[in-house]
Amino acid sequence: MYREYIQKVEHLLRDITGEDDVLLTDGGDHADIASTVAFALAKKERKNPGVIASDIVAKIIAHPDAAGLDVSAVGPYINFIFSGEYVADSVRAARHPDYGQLPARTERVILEHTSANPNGPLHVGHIRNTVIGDTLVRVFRKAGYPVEAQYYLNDMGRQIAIVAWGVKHLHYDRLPNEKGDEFIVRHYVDANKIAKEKPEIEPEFDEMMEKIEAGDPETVRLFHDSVDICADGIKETLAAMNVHHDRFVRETTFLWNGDMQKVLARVEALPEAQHDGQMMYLDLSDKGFGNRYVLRRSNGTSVYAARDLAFHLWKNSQCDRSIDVLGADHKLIGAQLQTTLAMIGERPPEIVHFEFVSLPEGSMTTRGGVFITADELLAETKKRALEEVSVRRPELGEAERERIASAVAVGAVRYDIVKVSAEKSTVFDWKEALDFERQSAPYIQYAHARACSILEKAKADGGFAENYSFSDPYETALAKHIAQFPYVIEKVVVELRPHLLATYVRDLADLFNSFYRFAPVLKAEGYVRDARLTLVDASRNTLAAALDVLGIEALESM
RNA sequence: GCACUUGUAGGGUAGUGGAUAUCCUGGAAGCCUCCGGAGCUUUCGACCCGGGUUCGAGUCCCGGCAGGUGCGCCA
Repeated sequence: MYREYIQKVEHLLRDITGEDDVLLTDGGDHADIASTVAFALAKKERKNPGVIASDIVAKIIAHPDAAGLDVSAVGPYINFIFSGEYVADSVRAARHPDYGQLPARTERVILEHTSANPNGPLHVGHIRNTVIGDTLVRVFRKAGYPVEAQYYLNDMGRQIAIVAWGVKHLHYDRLPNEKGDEFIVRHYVDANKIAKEKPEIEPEFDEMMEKIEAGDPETVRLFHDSVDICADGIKETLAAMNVHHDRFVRETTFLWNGDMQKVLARVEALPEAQHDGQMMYLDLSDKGFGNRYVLRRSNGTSVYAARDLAFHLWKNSQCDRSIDVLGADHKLIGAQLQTTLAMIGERPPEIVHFEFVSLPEGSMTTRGGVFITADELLAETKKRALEEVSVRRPELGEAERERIASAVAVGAVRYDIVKVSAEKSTVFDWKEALDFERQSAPYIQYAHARACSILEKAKADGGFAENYSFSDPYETALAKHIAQFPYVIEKVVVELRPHLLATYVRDLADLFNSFYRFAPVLKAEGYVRDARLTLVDASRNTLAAALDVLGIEALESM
């Protein structure tokens, strides 16, 4: 309903003022939506904005399309308050199981995220990518788009060569119950250590890279076996976080199927293409790039950037919108990729960048073995959650407490990450990560469980008849926020900023808790009880839908 | 050095050029004869600095200062 009403207000104001931009702004405490268009007109018409606002309000009231709107001018501000019918319709819509689902669209979306090198476990920096990416996947689906989530798997680069060298020479035994990514990273860290002590082995890495490039069967098997072992571990971690990729795409695909050579031929035809022996690069200084964008090495072998161009062309052939989630360290290479694709007349991907997560002592590196893994974070968080559940719900069986603790832990981790806007760099802090005493996923899950509990009691007590007559301010404030959920879904898709959803659902839980405190539900009588139960049901459904889009389980009891 | 990015109460964080700057944490004071206290209420406390644009700037522009990232024939 919210989106429809906003559009209605916009049309009315455009119609009356003739202005293209009618300057809508959030009404805050004053209104559901407000317009400051009178300021803009005041300048053009050289009249007092307060007078203009009053004139506009008079015209709106007389307009046949103004039904359901309470319009008033407060000084130069034009305030719109939506009617009781709007509230009723919104709450009715919010009880539908698919609430927030927007009409189906035909534009196919490929969303690539995580794509960490398979040289070790995902760490807390990687999962910022994962959480932002998976939330976007879920939001796009909610917004009606067909989406394919992809993981681009580096199966041939230098870092993988180091892993493969380690696997070939170190002969480590896999420990009992050791995950594949844990097993692989020991090789990677130690091989790096050895290379540092004995630089003379470096050429062996280069040799292995040349062999994989040439498709030497034994080398290919070694690389791919190592990558697969690690990727299996990564997939376990992703699954534990409620994250699923529809497709893992191997980087070697584009090297061996000829795609890379094809795109390089097109790039080479550009006037910006430069050569230095066999080496080929683009001079993008006219586009504001200071460095060389190297696309072929002097020994003739390929580079990541070239394979990436081919990968993106392939993605374009399968979709109408291609979105990448990348760390801020990829900003330059991402911009060069976009520029180059545009230069050869191809659609560049949309890129969502996020800033780094560091440790108090500095940045995380897989190579140096300095990182906190996602698995460790999840395990510690679950441990804390289990302590909490055991204190609060001693009557529950162990399996049930475990189940709740897992859902709380995954929720806490995902929410803590997604709630911060992507452009802020953050410092990981154990104390903060394990603190549920503040507003976080458990707080929101708790509001949902509470709503479920009220509905359960009402059901046992003979149920209720749906009723949409709301008058109490706590009821309308909650109902009006519920009404905005589909609008938020749309906004996240347009702005590619999933943290808006975290803010939305936190506010929703806040409003529900205030309503719960000041508007007794089960103790109320008659239609008031029915209306409040109806609203609790709409709240429950909206909280569940919002949590689902965030990849967080909406627990019915915790 | 150059480029990108961030700077909001003691700590963290939201904020589409518009009305009284959001929420958590922390400090102070309260709320279970009451639907689940992982809760609620009251209160203290902030827009890095200097210019500019504008009727109006936390928000836009320029210049500082401070943090992060990048500037590989790595990915």
